[in-house]
Amino acid sequence: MYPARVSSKQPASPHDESDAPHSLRHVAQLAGVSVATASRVMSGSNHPVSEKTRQLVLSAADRLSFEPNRLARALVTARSQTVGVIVHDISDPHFGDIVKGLEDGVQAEDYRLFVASSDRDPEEELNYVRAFHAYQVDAIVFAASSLTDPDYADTLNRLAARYRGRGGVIVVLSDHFLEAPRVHFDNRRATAEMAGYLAERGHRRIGYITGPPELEVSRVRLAGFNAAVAKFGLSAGPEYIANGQFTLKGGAAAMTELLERVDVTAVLAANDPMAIGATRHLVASGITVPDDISVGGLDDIPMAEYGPVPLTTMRIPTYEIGRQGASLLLEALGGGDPADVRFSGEIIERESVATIKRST
Amino acid sequence: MYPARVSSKQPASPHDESDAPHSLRHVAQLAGVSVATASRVMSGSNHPVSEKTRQLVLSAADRLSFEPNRLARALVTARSQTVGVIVHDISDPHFGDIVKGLEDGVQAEDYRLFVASSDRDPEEELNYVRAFHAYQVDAIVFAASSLTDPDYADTLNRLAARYRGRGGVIVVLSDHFLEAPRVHFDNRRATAEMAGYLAERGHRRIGYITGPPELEVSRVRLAGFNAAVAKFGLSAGPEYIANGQFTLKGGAAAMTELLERVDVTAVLAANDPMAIGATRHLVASGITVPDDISVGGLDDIPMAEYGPVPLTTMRIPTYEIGRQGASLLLEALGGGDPADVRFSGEIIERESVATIKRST
DNA sequence: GTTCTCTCGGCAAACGTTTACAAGAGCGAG
DNA sequence: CTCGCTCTTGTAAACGTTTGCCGAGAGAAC
Repeated sequence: MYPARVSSKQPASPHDESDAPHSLRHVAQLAGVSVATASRVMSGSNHPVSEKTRQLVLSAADRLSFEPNRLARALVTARSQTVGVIVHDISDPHFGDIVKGLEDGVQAEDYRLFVASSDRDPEEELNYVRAFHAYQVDAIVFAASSLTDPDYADTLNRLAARYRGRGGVIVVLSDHFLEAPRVHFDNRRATAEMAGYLAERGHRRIGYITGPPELEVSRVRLAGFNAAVAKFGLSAGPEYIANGQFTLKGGAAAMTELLERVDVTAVLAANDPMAIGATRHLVASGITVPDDISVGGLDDIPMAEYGPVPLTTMRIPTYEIGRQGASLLLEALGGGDPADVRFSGEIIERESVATIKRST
Repeated sequence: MYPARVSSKQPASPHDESDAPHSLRHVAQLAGVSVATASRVMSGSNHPVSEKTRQLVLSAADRLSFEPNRLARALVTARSQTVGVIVHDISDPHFGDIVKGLEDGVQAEDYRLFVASSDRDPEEELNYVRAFHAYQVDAIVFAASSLTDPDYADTLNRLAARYRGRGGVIVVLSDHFLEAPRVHFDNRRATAEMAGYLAERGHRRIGYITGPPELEVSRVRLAGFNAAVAKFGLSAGPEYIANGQFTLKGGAAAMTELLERVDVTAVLAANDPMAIGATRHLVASGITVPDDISVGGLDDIPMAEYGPVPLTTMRIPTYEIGRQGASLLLEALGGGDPADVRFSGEIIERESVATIKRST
């Protein structure tokens, strides 16, 4: 930034203005007080300062439009007032919503957010954790579900321990193996419920579009689906399961695959984008939704209502999850031991699911 | 974090391990070298260090799983290796994409991102700028268009000058009054082209759904639309313009308004979510798109292809914009004077626009 | 007039790094 | 044997804050 050093240690005239722009020292000088006093008024310390000097300092700070250096402050207080958030992909609105909730939640306490997209790469994710530690963030939030990579788990556990040893707080907002204050959405149950919803409407041959297998959330949701299959005695078998990326395209691709393999009356997708992609593929193929095939989703993203066919899906309160995550984190930082919070889903009935008439 | 101070200034035995967890000092001690030497190897300084000591330090650091404190480093080097990004709303995929591009772009140079949603509140936005300054970010990126609030402009200009005085770099990725390295997408032209596209297909009575008037981008896109109206001699008048939030719902609402006021053969929306919302409202009202009314969008979000009717729209390379923003910023930080980069749109023809047959 | 208490202000150390400068070791040249 | 290099290491100051401790001054109580 500015000439990194003042090097020349000339005796320096008593009212030397020539060096680094605006530090507390300049404010103090201008106000005619010591740096300590200036600090006390600027930082809102509870050490008493007379009203007169307070005003002096305040106006000096204003004249110089002084902005205290938070890095320096963080160094001495061991509090940076920052939190690091790890998501899979910040361009995915699901995570955008969570981050928004977090942001709104920590705002009042004057925290700032680092955000990092791991892109589901274990190595990336670990690097971000290290970086957050290095930047002394007060808390790390795992908004992304954990990855099913064994080395990753080991290393992450070690990093987490080290970070906590330093006083750091960890919060998880998803299916994650880390032991930490948690806002929990029961993905297994939600998926089972959604499949059950389909079953109760007479569907017996239900296809399932699952997400990338290396994601914990994929595994958990699939387990939920399988539970429902067992419970309702639905037609089963690997041919009923198709893999896809958690995207619109991924859903469309998985749908074509499913269509070739098996004759279903309904399809459940592990998230809404895939459900919408699947729906598009269906209607583009001349199959009408829901009359020929019903489709159900999971998440209730804003677009769910605006797809090719308004989607019946399960609402997951993403924004609220972020918001609650912020509360947990704040409480933990305040020295508390916050209780986990649990959310449950709610089925939003729209137009993509039909009740089946008699027999197959 | 940990007991904030070591207070008791006991003579301290030479191999005292008892204080703050792991700092360079501990590494140095364990390796049997000075802090300076340890610093040199950890920071990759180009000051020579013998291979033997280097290994000593490295293994000590490893044993302690030492992570250098970036805050302390930033304090002395006056480089924090962070950049602050200001968006309107991080849960909006448009901005999510940009942020993703930025993230990918600065990754290689080891920068971390602060992100902040202004929610279009001028006061909020200014506060974030101040905060970024306070955190000594090396660069601030304005991904959001500026707000049309006069006080805001004044203050922001002042803040920007101060921040730059300190050595900070500013980059803008949108329609913004700040003079700064810029990646520019010509929104005016894009909108005019899109309207022209409709006009060339025989539409003469075209409605326009505009965004929140306090956003610069709304103003600019509207200007583009008006230019096309003039150029092609289209039916004009305030009744052809409806206001909406930049959302799905906003688009639907504006569409109902438009429908009550005026008889159009086509509608252009200032962004895709509004276009999709409008389309949904249309088809839900029994109006077929595009046969009865055509609709065009702007942005080409991933969902554009997956709405009620695949949307004909103009592609704006959001991710690329973020990516280029990163390049600009890096170049500026390296002391360069980067040239602005310009992007232009490309019309993506899908199914929401029909050519009009003869007469009105 | 003395002592005690209370309020307010300053001095200086500390946080964990980087880096200018100096200094010691080793060695070849003279 | 001495001088002057080069290579490597260490010493200490500095970055911009916060804060423990001390002390000066002003009343208050006697």
